[in-house]
Amino acid sequence: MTSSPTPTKRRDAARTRQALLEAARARFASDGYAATTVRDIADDAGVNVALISRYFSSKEGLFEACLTTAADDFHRSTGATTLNEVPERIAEQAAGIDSDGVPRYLVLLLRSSGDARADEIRIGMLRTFAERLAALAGWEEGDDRLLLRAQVTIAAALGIALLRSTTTLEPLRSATKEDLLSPVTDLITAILGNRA
Amino acid sequence: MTSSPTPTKRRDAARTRQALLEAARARFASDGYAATTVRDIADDAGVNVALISRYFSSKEGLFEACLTTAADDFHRSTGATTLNEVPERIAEQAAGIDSDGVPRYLVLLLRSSGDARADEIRIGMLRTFAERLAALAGWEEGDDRLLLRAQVTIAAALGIALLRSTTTLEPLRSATKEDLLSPVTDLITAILGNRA
DNA sequence: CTCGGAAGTAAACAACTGTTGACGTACGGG
DNA sequence: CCCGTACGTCAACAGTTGTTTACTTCCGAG
Repeated sequence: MTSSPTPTKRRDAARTRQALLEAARARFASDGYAATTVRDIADDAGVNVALISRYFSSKEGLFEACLTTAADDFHRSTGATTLNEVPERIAEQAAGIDSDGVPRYLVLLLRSSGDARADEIRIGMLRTFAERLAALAGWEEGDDRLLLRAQVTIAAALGIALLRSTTTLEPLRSATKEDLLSPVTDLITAILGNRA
Repeated sequence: MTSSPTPTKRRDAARTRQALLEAARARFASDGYAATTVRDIADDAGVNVALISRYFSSKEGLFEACLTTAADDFHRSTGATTLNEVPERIAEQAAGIDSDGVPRYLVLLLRSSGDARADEIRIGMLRTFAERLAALAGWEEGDDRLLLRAQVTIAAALGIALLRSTTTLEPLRSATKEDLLSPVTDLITAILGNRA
């Protein structure tokens, strides 16, 4: 073999930082904050525990960093343009939870660490998410009725994602994006669709 | 005052057991399993920590007991008869989360301890809940399509309950039962209502 | 009254948690 | 080639966790 077993075993702060971040996001999303130990994360990332404190100051700091990157992913992957596209987006986000592990940021939104600052980030994401969704449905500031409906929609999506990722409830667990599309579409158009 | 400050300070195993159970349900629901310590529970109940091990063998045992009593509450309070009543039931369950703390069993359904047996109980509750709901919509065994829709409905309800109880997201947080009734009704009738 | 057992308490335990400081070691500019 | 410095490891720390053991206190049957 010409390539070494691990392509990059060389020292690279940015790379190990990233490895820690990804391992942490996976653990925090699937097990929650309190049930995840820093040694679990370090082992998953294949590095030493002490590096968590070095790069992120603390476990809380690492969690905040996870939320921040999750917010970035979220802003990047939810550039939905029209209300019609929303159901498909949500369906594929909720469906993809356990495949490539892509949208773990969804479940992270429901994981609290008890830390005030982390919770602010979390709620901030939820708030902008809701306002963006409401805007697609014709929301203008002050209309609490429609904003509530957007938040209910998000709560529903998060509930689906969480239930799929933390239980073995069938057929929900194994439902594909196509399976979810129909009920999710009905759900969203009913809540946000053409209002009277 | 004729009555003593604490009406029953006398030794009563059944009563302290019950106090532990209620304190545990509140803590587990609001903080999750891992973030809750047995000393927290014991202090809330006003008894000694050792009694948890005595009455429930372990912290896991206490959690299982919480799930069991939650299942009872759930069976008692979800005796919905017709599909038309379902939205109002769900709305008031999801709305009442933080008032009298009545339906904490809802949030418990989303709290995992990592223990296999406890998870079986949890998923069993979800399964029967879904099947009962699906039955109201005309489900017959083998119809995975409708069962999935029932599970999506439950996931949505749990998501609303969890978001309300673990964040300060407004206006969702302060929404009353009446506020929730309209979107929840739309949601349920859209997913479970008269199907084509 | 009394005494056996149940109810409750206090203290200690081993294991585990997050965090830190001192210590190696590889990398790359000189 | 060399060596400072950033990267990584190791081992220990203080505190907390769930659990157990020995002990005290209360109640009520005999």
